[in-house]
Amino acid sequence: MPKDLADLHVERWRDHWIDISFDDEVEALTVRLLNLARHLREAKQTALVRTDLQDFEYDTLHALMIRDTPGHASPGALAQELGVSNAGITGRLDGLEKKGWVKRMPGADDRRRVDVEVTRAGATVWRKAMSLRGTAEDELASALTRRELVTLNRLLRKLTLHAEESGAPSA
Amino acid sequence: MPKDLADLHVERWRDHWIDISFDDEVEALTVRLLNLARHLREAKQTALVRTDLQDFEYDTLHALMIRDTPGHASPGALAQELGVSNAGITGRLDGLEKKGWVKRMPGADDRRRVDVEVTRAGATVWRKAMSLRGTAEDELASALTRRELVTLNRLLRKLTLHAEESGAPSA
DNA sequence: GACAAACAATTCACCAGCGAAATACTTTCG
DNA sequence: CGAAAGTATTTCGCTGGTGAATTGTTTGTC
Repeated sequence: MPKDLADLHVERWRDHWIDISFDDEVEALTVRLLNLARHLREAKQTALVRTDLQDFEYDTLHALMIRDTPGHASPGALAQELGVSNAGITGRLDGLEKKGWVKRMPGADDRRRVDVEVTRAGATVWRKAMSLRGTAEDELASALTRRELVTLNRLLRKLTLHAEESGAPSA
Repeated sequence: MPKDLADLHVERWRDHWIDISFDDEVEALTVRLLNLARHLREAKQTALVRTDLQDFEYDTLHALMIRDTPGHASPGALAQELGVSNAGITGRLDGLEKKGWVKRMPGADDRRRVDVEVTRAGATVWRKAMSLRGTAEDELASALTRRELVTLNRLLRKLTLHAEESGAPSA
């Protein structure tokens, strides 16, 4: 089995910093998780170049579409799900609205609220972008056999459940 | 085995978007990888609150310390390893230099270059921050048995190697 | 030896995001 | 009823990051 960057990282670590003892497996795990996440982000970004969407615009539309009430949400809920501040969402929605991909409607019953709604154009561009993103992910996953993929997911689920007990949500 | 957020994500997905067919396992995998990476970043950030370092300052110092030539680097090399632009590095180094954690020395032989060098204070604060970060990672990894951890790393390595063939480096 | 191309780092103008304050409503309670 | 407390969103000032020039320094090449 050839070495990846995380292996090299750990080896180099040991060479130079023998006085600081870390668990190699744990260190390698975090390096790999971080690197893979970065890879996914970059792959997505590359895929999105073919659309009219910027990275954060896709994320926002995506969060809006995959909710329990697809295509409808309050700014606050989106902010929480996307892990950005309320102020940040306002900015993103300004941009999306200007491009005609979402509309802001005043809340019917409670007029403090705002209902964000995708437009037809918004839904269309989202679908296109999503399928491009999908192929990038499939490409990565193709490195594993089906059995390996299932095993990997099982282990990651265990890790995720542990992490979720203390920290941060969102899908 | 209880469900994690990725399971819920996939279920909800299927309910609402039956016309768009994605591979459930692949979708869950990417959601989990992204969520775990986010968890690690947040855990690190939480840990760093106890130091004088901001997140990106720690990253920069870290990249500077774990190189083959610990404590010495050119701005350009750091930029590449950290995945930020050259302009971005200049800004980070300005901040670190002002706080006295790194020094910029004019390149001896080639005066286009600049040699960035950690100071004693910089190395000290880095070590402190690093040990805090380490405990956060250990905590996460403690969710798995040793055997599981090794298996997970094996599968992730396979994935990483596949990803590295096209895309982005850095440790 | 001089002038163009290549390079490394920095400066510049701009952008997305943040935290805190402001705004605009609604609810609660005296 | 009306004042105070609460909630949802937006505005404001600032910060870290980016890509496109800019500056200063090599390195050809003729």
